[in-house]
Amino acid sequence: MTLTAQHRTTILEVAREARASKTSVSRYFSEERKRLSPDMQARIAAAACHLGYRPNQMARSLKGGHSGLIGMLVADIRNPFSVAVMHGVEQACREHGLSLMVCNTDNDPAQERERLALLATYRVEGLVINAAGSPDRELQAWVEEGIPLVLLDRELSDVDAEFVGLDNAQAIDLALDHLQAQGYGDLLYLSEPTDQASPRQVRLTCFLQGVAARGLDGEVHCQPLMEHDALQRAIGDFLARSGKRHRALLCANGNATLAAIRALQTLGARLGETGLMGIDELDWCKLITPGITTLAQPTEAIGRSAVACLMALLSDSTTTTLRRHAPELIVRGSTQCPAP
Amino acid sequence: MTLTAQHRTTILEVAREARASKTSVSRYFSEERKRLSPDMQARIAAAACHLGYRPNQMARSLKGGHSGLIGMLVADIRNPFSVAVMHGVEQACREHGLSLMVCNTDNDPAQERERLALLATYRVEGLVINAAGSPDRELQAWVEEGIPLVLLDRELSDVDAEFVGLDNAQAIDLALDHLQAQGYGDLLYLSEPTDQASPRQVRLTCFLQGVAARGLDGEVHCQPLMEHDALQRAIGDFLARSGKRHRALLCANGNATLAAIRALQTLGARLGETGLMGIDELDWCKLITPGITTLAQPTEAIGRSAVACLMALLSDSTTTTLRRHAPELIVRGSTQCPAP
DNA sequence: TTGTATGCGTTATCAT
DNA sequence: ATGATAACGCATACAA
Repeated sequence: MTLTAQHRTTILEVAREARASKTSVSRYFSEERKRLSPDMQARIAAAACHLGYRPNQMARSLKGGHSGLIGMLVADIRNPFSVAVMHGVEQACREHGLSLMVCNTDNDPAQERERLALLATYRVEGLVINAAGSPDRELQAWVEEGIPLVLLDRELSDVDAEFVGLDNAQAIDLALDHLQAQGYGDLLYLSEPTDQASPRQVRLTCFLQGVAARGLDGEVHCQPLMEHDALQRAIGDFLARSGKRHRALLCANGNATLAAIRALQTLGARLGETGLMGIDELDWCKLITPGITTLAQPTEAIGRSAVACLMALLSDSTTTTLRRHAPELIVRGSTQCPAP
Repeated sequence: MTLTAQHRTTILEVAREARASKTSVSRYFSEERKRLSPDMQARIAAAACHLGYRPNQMARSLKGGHSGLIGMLVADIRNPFSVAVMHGVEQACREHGLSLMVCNTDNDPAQERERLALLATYRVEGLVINAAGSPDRELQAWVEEGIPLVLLDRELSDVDAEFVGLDNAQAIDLALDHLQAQGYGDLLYLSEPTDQASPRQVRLTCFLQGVAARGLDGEVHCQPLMEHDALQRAIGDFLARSGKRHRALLCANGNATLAAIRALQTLGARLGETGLMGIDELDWCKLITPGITTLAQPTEAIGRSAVACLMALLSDSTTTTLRRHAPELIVRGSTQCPAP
């Protein structure tokens, strides 16, 4: 039995069939096509089409140092927020004639380092990083080689690169304003531990400051969401304690919102009477009766913005693009206080 | 102002610094490392580390025809099911020392063709395809070039490639068995139009056959889910019509389930009294009171299986891997018939 | 154990 | 307008 042929036609074969030189064929597939005579163009087109020729990108990039590749590191590909941003990144790349190589790190710094090395291996021309750990050292090396970096959603202190993401300070302000306006005065902030992940730190800090500035009561629960019992106890205590101000939960992200709802359901709390609000808009937020009030991140815009930033760095242009994006407040029943 | 250096160290520079030949350095980074003397290994290691050397994968693949790349076409990257499968694919690839290049097609056949051409350009060694349209012609070309293909979730009639995905027939059987056992006898099947996407066709057909075989009443609504009014009317009619058997909805996928819940909520139907069951398990299924009964697809396993299939084709081995995976029934309150 | 030489498919430089 | 030729960075057959 014959084995696989594995043969892709090369520029040379096209040249032969078109009675032309390699150079001409190469020109045909580059910006210099117009320099070729109509007759030659026709012959090459015919031959290339007939043989199903596609320029070998590997050879191309070897020669010119142009891989046409943008790398992207995603901390958790199963997070819908990350996917939505990635979608924006991919679209923008396509519009710029670039391809995207996505690497998931599953929030593991070791994998992150590995994937970073891998992307280096493929000579990506730019990097969009949703960091899992703190690969500052590795990234600084990229910077020094002159490869543009953009930090997505999570900032890194020790690396000299642009940041693109949500305006977290504005988000928390918006949330607090809304909750206060709806009549809630006693707030519990729910977040995963803030180690490493910078937006969590920023949001938490802003919450504490904002609460103080507004004269609200504010409390914080920062534990892994996996520990369902601890979460439930914390929420239970919060709801049970004395105080005459209306109580509300503010969730730092989609996962926290999900966990909070589970806990509230088990506790038999009524949404609205107990306020609930979360950062990140998800499919099901409108399904849970009476609807969950959220702050939606402009995910597509953030993704596109990251690429715009990269392109600006690549072309050494000075055009500056929006880096901290405003969230959109989506009001639903979960912050409808019965007696404001 | 100085511009970016953009210089990555090459094998030659390492060779010089290590007082060795290119060949030795090359060997050091291949399977032949053991053939080098300890002293030489040490020198190369030092030099490579010092210079931050990484073999250029582009050059490598140009030489050996080994790109180390697997391509994946995803019809809708924003579908959590697709992402979960992709996660499995990526993991498996990594374990085999391969990298994954993912291309989203947004369910657009034109983009699909484009991305396919792009992947060809990067000389991917295998292809995992979650088809948007019917790129049979293009794919057959790949087959003839001896590049292994695996069809994911959606089958294509005219292309000679393996299929990996859910065992749809079994899934529908399981669903019908469960609904019948719970006491539901009048069923409405909810699906998006079955054009192109093969699993929809298979599921629909199996539903009709299964209903007939079991002596159940079965009805079908196959419209775009966007048309919320039509859907609501259809469900409303279904619930309002006479008949003494208990009624249940069976949803062909996660999106259909989502749409069904919205409609049922608007209609004021009580879940359980009106049965509801869906294919695809999602985060929020346990949150909607009293919980949605689902058939979970073994997404990770499907993804890994696709790569296993690819590897088998690549190594010309005859080991056969599981291609049609069984779903897992997750019983919740939405199929708890009050009076069976 | 180590090194030399050649070629992978392409583009850039220099011709004609 | 077109072509010959030399790199690009690496792996391999062959030589020592």
